[in-house]
Amino acid sequence: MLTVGELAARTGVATSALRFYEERGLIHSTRTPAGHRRYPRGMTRVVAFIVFAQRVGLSLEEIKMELDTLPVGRPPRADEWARLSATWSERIAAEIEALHRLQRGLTDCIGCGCLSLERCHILNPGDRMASRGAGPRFWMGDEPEE
Amino acid sequence: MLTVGELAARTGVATSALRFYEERGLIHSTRTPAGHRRYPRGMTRVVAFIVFAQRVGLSLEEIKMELDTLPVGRPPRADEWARLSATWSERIAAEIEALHRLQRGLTDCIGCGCLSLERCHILNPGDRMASRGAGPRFWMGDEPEE
DNA sequence: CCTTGACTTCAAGTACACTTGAAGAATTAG
DNA sequence: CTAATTCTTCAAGTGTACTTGAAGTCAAGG
Repeated sequence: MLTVGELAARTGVATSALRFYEERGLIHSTRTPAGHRRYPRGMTRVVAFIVFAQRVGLSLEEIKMELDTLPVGRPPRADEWARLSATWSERIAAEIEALHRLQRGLTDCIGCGCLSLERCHILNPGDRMASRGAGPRFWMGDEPEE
Repeated sequence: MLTVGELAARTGVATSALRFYEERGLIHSTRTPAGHRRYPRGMTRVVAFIVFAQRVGLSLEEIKMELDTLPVGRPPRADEWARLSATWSERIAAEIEALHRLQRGLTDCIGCGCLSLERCHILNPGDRMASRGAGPRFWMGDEPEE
């Protein structure tokens, strides 16, 4: 069993962050009679999962939802971890694709030197923006409604 | 000349955001005798630049520093815009590369099912983490000191 | 002229992911 | 045994990028 300080030392995640994760229900601890946290050694894996998932771009809320699908009481098996991270690959691929699109758009815009909201087809995919009232700056990622 | 509402309509950026940008010194306006903001039409281009730069991952502070290198009083030329966005391409490329590394690491970790902070060479690039006190979770992007 | 809508400032609120500090209890090293 | 370290909770603060609301002013249409 690890104390919060030891878990922090092994994961590189601050004790304050670990307590925060516990408060948000991402990790759980047993307590000593004095109320000190004790973590099973497998908890390092959970923390690693959290950090990795954040790196992929998930919010703590999303990570919690994924972790909640894990069995309680028993350490997760390798295939269960794999199931959780399966969607990450797609997510990363999508992000890479978005960056490629941005890259292409950037080259185009440097090439034409426009950077004009009215004319640039990169910044202005629908060739007409700010039409419908609600959505601000949908060329930051939102689709312009097809 | 455009009012703040017109600029918002043309850019898709909320008036509150435009005022916020002005407060932070990213954009500037002249005022009518009554104190209402008036923007030259080229301001849409500046706002587009800001949104684009944010999309690339720059903070408003960084964007301001880039915009501060532009000449005042005269609308920037195409080559000046191009100069500003020149570094973006590298930045995007670096981000894509990081995601590719993450992707590879993810595949490896699913393959070996480890996700262990002590053994995984993806999460633990230096094969020894949490060594030096200061840096928490340096496998989220920090380098493990070479 | 009068109402409606757009504009003004300023303070405070929001969301995310934590960190910091205070006050005190428990554990560990010497 | 004592001093230093680590732990506890809880409240409040941090940074980024805004948004929202209040209270009031200005401009345009009928």
